[in-house]
Amino acid sequence: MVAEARAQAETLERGAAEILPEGDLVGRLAAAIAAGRPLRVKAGFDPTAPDLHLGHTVLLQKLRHFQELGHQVIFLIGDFTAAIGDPTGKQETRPVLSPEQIEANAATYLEQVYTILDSARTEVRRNGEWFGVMSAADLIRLAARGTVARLLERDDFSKRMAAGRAIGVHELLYPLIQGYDSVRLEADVEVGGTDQKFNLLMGRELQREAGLSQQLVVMVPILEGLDGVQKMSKSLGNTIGLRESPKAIYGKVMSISDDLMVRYYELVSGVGSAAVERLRGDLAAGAVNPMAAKKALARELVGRFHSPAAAADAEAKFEREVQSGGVPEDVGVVAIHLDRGSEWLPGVLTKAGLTSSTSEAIRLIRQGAVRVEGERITDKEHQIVAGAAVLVQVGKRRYARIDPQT
RNA sequence: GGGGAGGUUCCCGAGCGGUCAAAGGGAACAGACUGUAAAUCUGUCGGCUCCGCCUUCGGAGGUUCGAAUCCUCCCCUCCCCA
Repeated sequence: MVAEARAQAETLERGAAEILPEGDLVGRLAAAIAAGRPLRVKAGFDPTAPDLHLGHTVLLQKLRHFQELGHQVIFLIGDFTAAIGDPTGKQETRPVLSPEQIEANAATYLEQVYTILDSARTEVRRNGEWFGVMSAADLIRLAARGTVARLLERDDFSKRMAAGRAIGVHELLYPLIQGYDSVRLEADVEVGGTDQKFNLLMGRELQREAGLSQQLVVMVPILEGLDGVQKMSKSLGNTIGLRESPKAIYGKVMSISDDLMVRYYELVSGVGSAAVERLRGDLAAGAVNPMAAKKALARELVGRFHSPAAAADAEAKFEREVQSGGVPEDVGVVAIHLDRGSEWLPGVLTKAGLTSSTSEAIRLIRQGAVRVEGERITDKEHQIVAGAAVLVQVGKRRYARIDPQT
């Protein structure tokens, strides 16, 4: 039984940044196995944006591991907390969402979550169940569990204090709210990002005060976004969304830096840690072409969220359209109306939606970014005459078949 | 309630009566290069049939030959004291 617990622990520790309290994992697993009672593993998600992205999958994979070992996952939708906004890592107070937005976001979450989690072993809960009906008196009682000094210890709060930025009272409450979720759910384990450490530990404190057994805290690393610096987050616009098209996902993966690619291999690919180390070495030694490695990663991810066939297709498109500079097969035809028999190119580009203004069009023409029927045009006075449709390209990626009519 | 700081072009952030469409950085876009939509380098980055003109600097007025820069009122944000 202990051997079984050790084996499980090994799987769970893989890819986890930190597990607290240290050394408790095996004991908890052994106890669960002995009692024939799976662990209740909680993870909370704030439905503040409608789409899950690659960053979320780091956490979801870890939950999946628990499920594969027979444990019960509690997927907590923070419908109540979304109205507050988790201050974690934020420089500024978050805008408050309307109930309608929150509901819509929550609905799309579940669809996406089951591409990774096993629905049979997932219990979905909402913290609005208890917070929605909590009285002001109860809330104040909960608030009394924390002290300001303690709450202000948090990194992001202290930084904001130092920078003279605002901290809303509601934000101060956030860790207590999240911790209380663990009390209500009687969680044995809570999984969260390393940036959640304070909140996760608060859950333990509140559980202890409530006379419950304290949850084990499992922290997973935070995935960097496409910029390679800041964490992947919808509000920063540096995400790869699970519901994006194969072409988009493939292209975004190919656009990340070589360094970031290795990080993604570590955190979101199914490749084992030994293989990642080997890749790192090979890249450093020049034994592997980074592009080839990146393609493999792109293929893997598109394959996971769509299908292997879609991945192959996306790769073929990428090779033709990007690497060979070929014309995409799905170029849309745009019919535009010419005021006279002919019109200058900047006007046409803007009418066709290829540029947002004639000024922009002129700039791009000057920079040699515009091609008509494959021929580079550098004269802004170039005229497009009514008649047969022409293929127009702006930059590397913008294409349209323009059909000029009078 | 009292005192103070501030709202600038996508973001951060200079400017503090003319030489400002407004420094610098980031993002983005483009070109070159390349092993890729990596990295690097260079350029562009309000609008306009665009070598000139027009509209921008929280909002509304005002003072000036002339304001993002000065004055008045209003809206919003932040800090400190109470």
